[in-house]
Amino acid sequence: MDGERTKRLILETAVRLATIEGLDGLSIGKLSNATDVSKSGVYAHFDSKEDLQLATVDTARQLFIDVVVMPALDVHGLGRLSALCESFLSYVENRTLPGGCFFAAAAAELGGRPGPLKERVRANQSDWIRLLTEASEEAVRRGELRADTDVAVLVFELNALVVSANTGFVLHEDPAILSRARIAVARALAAAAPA
Amino acid sequence: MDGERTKRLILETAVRLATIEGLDGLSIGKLSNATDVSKSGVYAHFDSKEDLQLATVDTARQLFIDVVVMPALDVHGLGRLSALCESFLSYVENRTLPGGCFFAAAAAELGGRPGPLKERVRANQSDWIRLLTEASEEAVRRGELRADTDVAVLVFELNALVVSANTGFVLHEDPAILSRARIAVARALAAAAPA
DNA sequence: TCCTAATTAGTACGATCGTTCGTACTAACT
DNA sequence: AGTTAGTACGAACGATCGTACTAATTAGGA
Repeated sequence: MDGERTKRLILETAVRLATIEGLDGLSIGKLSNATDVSKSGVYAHFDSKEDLQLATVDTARQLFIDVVVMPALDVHGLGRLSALCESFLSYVENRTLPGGCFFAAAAAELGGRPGPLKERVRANQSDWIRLLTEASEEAVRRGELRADTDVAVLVFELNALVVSANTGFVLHEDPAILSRARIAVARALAAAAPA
Repeated sequence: MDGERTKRLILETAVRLATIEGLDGLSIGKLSNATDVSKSGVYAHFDSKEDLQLATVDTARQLFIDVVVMPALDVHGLGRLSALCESFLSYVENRTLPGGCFFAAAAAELGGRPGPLKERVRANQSDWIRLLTEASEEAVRRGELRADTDVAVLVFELNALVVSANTGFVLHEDPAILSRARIAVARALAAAAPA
């Protein structure tokens, strides 16, 4: 009953902390300080640090779905595709998380480190790519994008643009980067528009 | 001087290690193990861990210049622009470093962490962006790209594509990602070609 | 060849890491 | 009222962290 609220507090703090310290740099002690829960009180909710990290990824996934994915689901096809990109860029611009997109940071951190943690992050990244892919395919079916569109390349392009906007914005704190990203996204979509 | 050779060994190992453990996850103990130099032997070459990290960034910079930048400098304008992208992608594809591009990892890791280390990484990233920008501007002057090309957006696009290819390739170990990146780079350049 | 300086090894420190334990306190159910 | 489950606590563990010393080794110039 009450434990569930504490656990949520811990995990939400963990998500925020992990975007600046990294999923590995996140330590039980720092989490204890940031939440005013004792070190053992933090640890009591998880079997191991890896368990905590996995739970943190799941929490970040839910946040991502809430603020990026859901708002774009009430439109379809090309509209959804561009809405997904835009809500991602807003999610970065609004500083929803202090270190920018959780999964962008996690993917870069865990890239070369095999294990269940990398697998979970990769699964989430694949879901995101699949979401973009399905929206693109529907846009093609609807005739909003050219029939000969190379969907895999288009999705790669769009994802690259928004993720790179995240990294650049966090590193340089320059909002001009988000403008460039928006222009580039619009151009990528326009380039695939039917004649 | 034998010390200089040991120092180089340490730093080259540090660059390799940092691409998988992160610049912060890199510890003196692990470096000692990986180099068969005693812990204090490692530490003797640096004033502090931060000093070691800064020197590691500088070493990675030199590597990047050697394998990515230099090979592209004997062509000019559009040729140089596309050569820079291609040598970056090769540098990723050849697994020059086990965790992919050093600076892509470092930028993601240090994004939200102010300090001299972040500043040094940002400076290197800015140099890379400037290199792409100058090549683009020359391509415009030469008439190889349209006169109304938005260079800042084009450079943002190209950088996003190659960096995202790095992250994706390291995360998924799927060479198809590099193919998509090459197609996307070619298209971005083609889109800016004169009528 | 001896001296001196540069280079590496050895050892130890306080702090923090992940983890385990025993123990209170609280709320619910019997 | 007594038992049980849930919840959080403080203390302590071995290991490793960055860092600071001193001692041994090595190398180069006289």
